[in-house]
Amino acid sequence: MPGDVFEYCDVSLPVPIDQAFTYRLPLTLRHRVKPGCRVLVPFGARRLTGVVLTCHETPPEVEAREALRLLDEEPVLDESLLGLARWLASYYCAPLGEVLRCMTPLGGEIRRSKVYTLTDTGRDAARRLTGDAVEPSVQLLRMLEARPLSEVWLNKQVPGAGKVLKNLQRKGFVQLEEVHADRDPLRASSSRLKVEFSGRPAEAPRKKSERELLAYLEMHPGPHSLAAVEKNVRGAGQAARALARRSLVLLRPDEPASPSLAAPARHTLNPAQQEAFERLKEGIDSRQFHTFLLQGVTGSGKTEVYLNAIQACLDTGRGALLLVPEIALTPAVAGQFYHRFPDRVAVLHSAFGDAERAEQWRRIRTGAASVVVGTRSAVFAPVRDLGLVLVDEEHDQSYKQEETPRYGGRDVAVVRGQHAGACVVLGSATPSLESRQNVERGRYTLLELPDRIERRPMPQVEIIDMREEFLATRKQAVFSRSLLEAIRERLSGGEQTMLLLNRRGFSSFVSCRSCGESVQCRDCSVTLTYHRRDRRLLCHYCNYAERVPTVCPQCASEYIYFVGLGSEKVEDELHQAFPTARIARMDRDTVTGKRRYETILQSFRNGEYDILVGTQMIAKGHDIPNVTLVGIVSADIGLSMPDFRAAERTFQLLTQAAGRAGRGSLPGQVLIQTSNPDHYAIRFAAAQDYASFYAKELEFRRAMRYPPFSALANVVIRARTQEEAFRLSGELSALVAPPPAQVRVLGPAEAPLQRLKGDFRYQMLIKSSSRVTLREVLNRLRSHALEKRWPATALIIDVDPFSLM
DNA sequence: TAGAACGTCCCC
DNA sequence: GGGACGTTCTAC
Repeated sequence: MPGDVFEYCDVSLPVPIDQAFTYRLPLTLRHRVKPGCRVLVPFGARRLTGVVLTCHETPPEVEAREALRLLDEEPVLDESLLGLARWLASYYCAPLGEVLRCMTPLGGEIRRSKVYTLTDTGRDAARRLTGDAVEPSVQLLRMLEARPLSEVWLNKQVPGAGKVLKNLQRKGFVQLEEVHADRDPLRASSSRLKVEFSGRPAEAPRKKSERELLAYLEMHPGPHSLAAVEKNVRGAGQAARALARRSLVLLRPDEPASPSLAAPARHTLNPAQQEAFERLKEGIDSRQFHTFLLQGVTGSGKTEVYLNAIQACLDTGRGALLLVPEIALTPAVAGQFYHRFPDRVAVLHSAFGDAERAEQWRRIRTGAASVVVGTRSAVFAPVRDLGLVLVDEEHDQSYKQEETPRYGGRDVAVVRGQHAGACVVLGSATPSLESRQNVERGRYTLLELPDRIERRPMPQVEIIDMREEFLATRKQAVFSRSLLEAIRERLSGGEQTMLLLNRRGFSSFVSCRSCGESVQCRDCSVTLTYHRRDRRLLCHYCNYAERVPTVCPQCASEYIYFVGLGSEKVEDELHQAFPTARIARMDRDTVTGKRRYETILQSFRNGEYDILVGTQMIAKGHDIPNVTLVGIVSADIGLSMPDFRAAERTFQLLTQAAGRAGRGSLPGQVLIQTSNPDHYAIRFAAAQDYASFYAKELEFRRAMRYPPFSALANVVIRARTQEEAFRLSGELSALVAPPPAQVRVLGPAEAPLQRLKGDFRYQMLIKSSSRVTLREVLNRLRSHALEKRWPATALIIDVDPFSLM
């Protein structure tokens, strides 16, 4: 097709410059490069991978350099995803290149694999080297003589290699290349490979181990885990890889293992579920963009509705995408989907390694997987012919990306659905005010599941006023008498308890009775939290740690004491109150890695523990039938946050946590300890009364012109010194004074966290009744920073911020 | 006086 | 973001 041959292409690169670069295409690439393909291009002294935006015939004003290599024969992003990328860049005021990098999971891989190669001079130098290779530079040149090696590898082999290599690079002996090595699937570990006999080979295998392996596979037909075969056949790993290269055996990555859980019982839908499902099915069958808000109380069986909707979507021949909060994507959850849609599910989790993610991505792109379950970034999964987008727990914080591009996964999901003509379903027991308001405005259709499945009762909730408790007992206790009593009952009855305290560590800070100072982080303006297990004071924002002081660092007084309460201390107090109880704790300190989380939950589910203590981690969607008591140790944490969403967040957390109780056949009880028993977020959460909370909170938002009554952006200015941050923020504020009619600007003022990781921070909050005007204002700020050549880190624009810290 | 350390300017 | 190139700092 001669019309498809272009000399130039515009490439978006992962650099914080909001600009595409034009490259000339060598003849061999001209007919192959299409928008959405990744190409390797020279950029300054480096080579970078970028995404082709357009192909054309217009030479740029500067001389165009030549593209080096085409990385995808088929576009990795189709027209619709490219459109989504453009929308994202403009809506969230982020450079397109960064957006695209975040949309292509392989993008992450490229930057990470830096490979050093010898230059011709380097090769000469290496050849002329004599003597022992103790000198690091000699050692490195020797190693590179054999073949190019990755930076990571070299650093591991030779201590301090980084600096030496930089030096060699400057002298022109080696060069650095950022490569996207197409991952060789055969290099995966044996446990993740399946090997199978491929028929009698025409060519005789050379090695003994190869012959043995072939014989073994011929005797045992069907695919085998390579790791298992290695146990029976010596050297099977190497042999299999060698034979696979000659196509003498089949070797392929294992499909992600389906957890060996019993197939979850498939419930027949109750009338409310059936009704909701039928409305969704109509939406799916209509093949038109439409958004539903599925509001179902905790335990109402939303997942079952999702599963049916996905099936209905597959029945129309299209694919489905389900987003879940980070913490909720456990093997058990994924397992449900594997069981229901065997071989068609791809799971995308941010905790997966590059190889695994790339493999899942490939399966999605080729259409092998048409159901995708994943966390935030899965919203970009290249699902073919997308017909359904589901966002579970749509109000969840983890949908917001807290680094550039600062997109909201839920909102992107809706826009993606719009681009694809898909049906979008947002599910929650406690919908965000924004989504619920969109129902009122007629943009979304509300579907409700007002009752728990199998007519299980909602848990019975009671508020305990800790001020009264103090007056009555004259003790500042962690647990009230009634909570202790309730736990005791569960222990003797063989039922389980969950205790939530939304703060980790032992005590929240260390204070001095003499001078009143508390110990602060070196780099952030927050108090350090005492973690008893590692006998350290820890910063929860930057992980800075220091030893516990014995005297006050300010005034050297010995009268220092520990104030406040964390999950670690709750566990400790519990052990004292119930010495024989089996207690597990789950928070960021005990949960390391994705496996650990599931293990703790699983052993709790198996009844190996009586009580599970934890932070908000334990509040999210788990179904543990034997839990009949949920205790909120302090509902007040979070309420005092300097954040307009503090009440909403507290309401959601309490409702979610309360919803953990009584999910089996036994009824549940919830006790909420608080010193603010009259606060509406706590009162309405206790009453499980979303409607009243919503009405009350909406009133506040309207009065204060907060979302959903305005479009909001948080502009943070960062600098090494306070003076600098102040000066820069002054420049920005001058740009918006006076603001346009629809816009209100708060600040600039010191950010709630004035210092973070060593930077001083100022912030401006911009509210606008018009999205368009908001974007204009933000773009004005951005171009100013660009013109004045501010460092890329100095200005952070957060559109639709979740947290104002 | 080299060579770190820091700032500034670009990158098709 | 991160090289390249220019300027200033500083240790011998």
